[in-house]
Amino acid sequence: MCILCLGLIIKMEYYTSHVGCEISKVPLSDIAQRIMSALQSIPVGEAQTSRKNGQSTEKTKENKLGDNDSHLENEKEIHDSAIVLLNTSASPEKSNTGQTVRTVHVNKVFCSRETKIMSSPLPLSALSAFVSYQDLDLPKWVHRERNFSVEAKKLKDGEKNVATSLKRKQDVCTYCSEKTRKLLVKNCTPSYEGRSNWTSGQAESSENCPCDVRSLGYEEKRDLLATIEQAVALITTMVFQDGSSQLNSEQVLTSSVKGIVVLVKGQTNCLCSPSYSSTACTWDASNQNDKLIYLKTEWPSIWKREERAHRKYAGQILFQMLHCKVPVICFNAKDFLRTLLLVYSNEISWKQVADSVVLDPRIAAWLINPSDTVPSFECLIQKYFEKSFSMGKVNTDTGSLRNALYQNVGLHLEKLYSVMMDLTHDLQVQGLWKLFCTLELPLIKILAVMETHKIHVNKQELKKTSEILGLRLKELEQEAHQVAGERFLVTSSSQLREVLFEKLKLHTLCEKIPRTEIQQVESTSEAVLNKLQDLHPLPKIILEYRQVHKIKSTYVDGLLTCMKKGFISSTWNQTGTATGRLSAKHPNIQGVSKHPVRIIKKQYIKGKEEEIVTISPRTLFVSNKGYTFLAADFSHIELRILADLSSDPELLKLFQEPETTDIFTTLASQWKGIPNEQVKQADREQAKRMVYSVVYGAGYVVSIMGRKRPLANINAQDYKLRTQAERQAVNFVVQGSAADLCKMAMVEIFASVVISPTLTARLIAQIHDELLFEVEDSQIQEFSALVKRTMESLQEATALEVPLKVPLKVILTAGKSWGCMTELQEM
DNA sequence: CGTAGAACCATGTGG
DNA sequence: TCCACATGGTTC
Repeated sequence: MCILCLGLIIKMEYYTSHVGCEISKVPLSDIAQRIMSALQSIPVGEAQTSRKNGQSTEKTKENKLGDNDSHLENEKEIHDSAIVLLNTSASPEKSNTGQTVRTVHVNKVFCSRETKIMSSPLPLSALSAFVSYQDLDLPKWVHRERNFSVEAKKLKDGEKNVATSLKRKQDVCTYCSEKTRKLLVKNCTPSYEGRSNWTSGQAESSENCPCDVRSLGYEEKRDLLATIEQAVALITTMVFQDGSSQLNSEQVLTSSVKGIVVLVKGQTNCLCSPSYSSTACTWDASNQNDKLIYLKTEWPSIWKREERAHRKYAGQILFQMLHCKVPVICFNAKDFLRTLLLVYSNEISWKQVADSVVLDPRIAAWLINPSDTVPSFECLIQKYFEKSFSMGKVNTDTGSLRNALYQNVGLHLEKLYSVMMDLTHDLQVQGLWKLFCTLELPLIKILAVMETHKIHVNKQELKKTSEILGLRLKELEQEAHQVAGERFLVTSSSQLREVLFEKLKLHTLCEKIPRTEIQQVESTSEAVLNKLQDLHPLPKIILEYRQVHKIKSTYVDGLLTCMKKGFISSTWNQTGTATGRLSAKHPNIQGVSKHPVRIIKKQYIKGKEEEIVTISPRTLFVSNKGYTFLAADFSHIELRILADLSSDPELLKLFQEPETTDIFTTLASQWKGIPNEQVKQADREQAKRMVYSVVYGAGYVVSIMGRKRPLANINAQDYKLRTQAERQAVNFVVQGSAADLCKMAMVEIFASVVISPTLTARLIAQIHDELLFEVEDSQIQEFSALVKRTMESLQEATALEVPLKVPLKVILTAGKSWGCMTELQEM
């Protein structure tokens, strides 16, 4: 039997030991065996016993990835490149050429996927417009335009045999690409010949100081709108009460938005070199055709006629900016768009921001270096600007940047423009341009729209459960003190450690207690307490206390603090992860408990009766009146992708069969030896975690007497050493691909809803493989069909060999809350 | 002396 | 015992 199988059995024992469930006598189930055998041929860092069937797998891969020679050749190659991958990501520097060659191998699996996407028919064929950019060298800017028109023509021709709905969708993409094109073309002709100086104190008096649009006359206002229409680029930022802008303040919390500054870069005839060195050390940033305008966004007296007029005009300008032919550049574009949607809620609707294109340098920088999850403007300047250009007399140390008032904003916007150009270049060189344009860029506005949507929360229920939980916690605390024989802080792990190991000395009655990673002290984790619970009553009490406390503090009280007038709205972070997933906070809607938890509630009012109440945090989110939550989630998406990437016949077969039940449930039922229907959520969860653990390289080898040793320590001569780098590499490819897929679904569905004249469905949340919508009751059927269509097109576009199973769920009409979903019946 | 912040731990989510 | 997150709490 293979090592991993043995490892799995060990793991099962580990789990069952504290579940109190007898392990099945059957060594391994059918499905488990198939998964295990499939795992032996994972492309990167695969199992040690893969030699026997390794060859056939290689062959399959060869055929699949095409004729190119540069892909995975043998295990050695794979292994080396996996290591290099980590080294590269650990280093903030751009990889040198030598490294790049090596890293390509690991990413090859992923790259091949991209190739498929690009060559796929629809609906993503619009992406082909970007292909020409990728293959060109930077200096050949001029040829780009010509090249593009060829591509654009191809694109148009290709449209003919497409369904109309998809056609329109495609236009959205094409529009995006055209804007991007303008940006690129412009990049070759930076307009540095102007001699106005932003920095020498003239900012106040010269024509370059921010022009407050309120001071303009009718003619001037009209001219300004025309100028924006003709602009070559628009760079913008919000300015806050304290004078800081988006470029130098990390969080907006401290101060509210005062206005918006826009740098309008005008036409220029100059075709000078884009090289920065030619401009020497004096930063003559602005062209005479450039304009810096200021829009006030606060109106102390909204009832005054002039104020209303100004507001209206500012709204016009912003509207025009968003629908301009050229892209807008903004650092933290999502915040900008969200603020626009809030401040100009009457003038600009969420569907109207949909066809805007806002480039965000922060996201570009993150794509280039995903381990830097919060690249700041200062750092970008350091990296992409000052290295090639001496700033001369301009003072840019962080102190002055922080205190900069708005006359510096113009200068900063100029720099931001240059940085964006450099980032664009880097994105193209590194093959990230298409990803940037088709996934991350559209996501900005989607997230901005999501953040403006309010989710209703059942506040009364929340407060009620908070009280119940509070009472239960008090009881548990008292019990804990009683059995411990002293008062101590139950929530403190260090005090608990003292009680358990120094006072009660429970570690002497038990096998070795695992230590914490950093401090190397006895752990008081769930696993340890589970082991100790037969020796003393305290651990059990602590376990329940912790569970209840977590629920109360995070999901109940935590949710209450996030609420504003009965609503919540998560903040989405697009650059928060190294794998490309999204993350959410305030509240972290992705982390809200899926499964209900049972609490014993003791009532002392009428004697000693006990009652069990179940709390399901997701049911606390309630849809608006006349609306219904609808969830669409990919099933086992990571495993399906793994199957596809590894081209493993067994794993592929597993998913290609018309799967009726959840595979983790099936696995759990076979392990426990119980019928499918009797599998509990907890069982399924365990099965799932075990599979993933094994997939990503956990596990042990054992001797016949049960002596065990971690896989990582296997003799490296015969078997590959499973390092963390390898596991990260595998995880990144699989998790990242799943994230891409889900983001694609978001973008596609959003685009479809926007072009639909009737659909009003809103995206509420993304929980990694699940999309949660709020849909008008009457539109459920129509929208479900749309989602289904989109997912099918995704299947084609990605050319996955495994079918993407997408169950749709709607909530029961009675509940209207997230959490009590039921599978949507076939229409 | 009180508090702001970093480090650490534990626990939940997702795959 | 895998990877990726956010959060709340204590301790220093």
